Amino acid sequence: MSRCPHTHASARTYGIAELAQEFEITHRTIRFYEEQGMLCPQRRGQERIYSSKDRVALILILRGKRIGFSLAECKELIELYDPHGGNQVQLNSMLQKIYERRLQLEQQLLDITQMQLELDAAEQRCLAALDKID
Amino acid sequence: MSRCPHTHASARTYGIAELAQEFEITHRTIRFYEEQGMLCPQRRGQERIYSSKDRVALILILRGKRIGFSLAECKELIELYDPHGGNQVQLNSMLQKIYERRLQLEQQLLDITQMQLELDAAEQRCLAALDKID
DNA sequence: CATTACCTTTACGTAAAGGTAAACCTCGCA
DNA sequence: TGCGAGGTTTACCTTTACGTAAAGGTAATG
Repeated sequence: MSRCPHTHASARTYGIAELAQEFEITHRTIRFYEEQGMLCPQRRGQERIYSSKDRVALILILRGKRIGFSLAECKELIELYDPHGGNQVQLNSMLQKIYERRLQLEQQLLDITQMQLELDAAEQRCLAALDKID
Repeated sequence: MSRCPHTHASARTYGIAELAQEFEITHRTIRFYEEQGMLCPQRRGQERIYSSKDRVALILILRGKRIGFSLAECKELIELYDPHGGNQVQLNSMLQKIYERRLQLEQQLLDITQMQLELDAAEQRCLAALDKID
C-alpha cells in the first residue's frame, strides 16, 4: 500500500544520504532537526524514510538559516506552512506571527540594501587606494 | 587638547549606559564586543569613553546581526569600513571579501522575497480557514 | 558619613547548532 | 559466509554570543 494509489503529486520518498547530499549538510544535522521536532520521517525498521513534506521542511529550514533565523523561528515557519486547520484563536495567532515575520523581513531588506551601499563605498575606497599605488 | 580644535565633524563621546540605552542592548554586550576587538573605547581611569567611530561600529554590528552575520563576519565588515590603507595584496583580498559579501546579500534578498511569498500564501490559508468558520 | 547609582573586573554558566567518535545492525552479494 | 557499504544510536566535545552573579571602585547626594 501507499504505492502511489492516486498519484498524490508526490509519494516520493528520500533516504538520509540522499537529502544530505542534495543540500550539502551532514546526516547528523538532519537527525538533529528531527530531534528538534522539525522533521518526522517514517521508519522502515531502523531506517528513516523521508517524505517530500520533510524535504520541503528542510528547504524552509535552510532558507531560514541563511537569513539568520534561529531554528525555533524556522520551526514556526514550518508550522505556518503546514495545513493544520486549528480554531479561530490559533488562526488569529498565526496571522499575528505572519505579520511579525513580515515586519522582520522588511527590516532585513533595509539592512541588506544599506549594507550593499556600504560595500559599494568600501569597494571605491579599495579601488582608489589601488589606483594610488600604481 | 582634543577639545574640538577644528570641529572635526564629531568629537562627541558616549558613555556605556548611553549606548546601551540607544541601541537597547546590555552593558555586558558592549563590553563583550570590546573583548572581541570590535570596539576600542578610550579610558578615563576605569571608565570607558566611546567615540563616534565606536558608535558606527556598533551600528554595523547590530545591522549585521539582524541579517544573520556572525560576530566574526561583522568584524570583517567593520574592517572594510575602516580606512587603513594596506598594500596591494591586502586591498585585493578586501575586494574579494566585498565580492563574496555581495553574493551572500543577493542570495539573502532572494531568500527573503521567497519567504514573503510563502507568508502571503500562509496568510491566505489562514484567512480562508477563518472564512469557513463563520 | 552613609546611601544610592553607576561603573568596573573576574569568573563561571548556558542555549544553540551542530561535530565527532565508538560501537553496533543488516542487507546485498561475491 | 563473510565483508563492506550504508544505516543506526549514544554520548561527549566545541564554538558562539552573551547572561549572571560576586565583589568592589567612584562620585554625587542627603
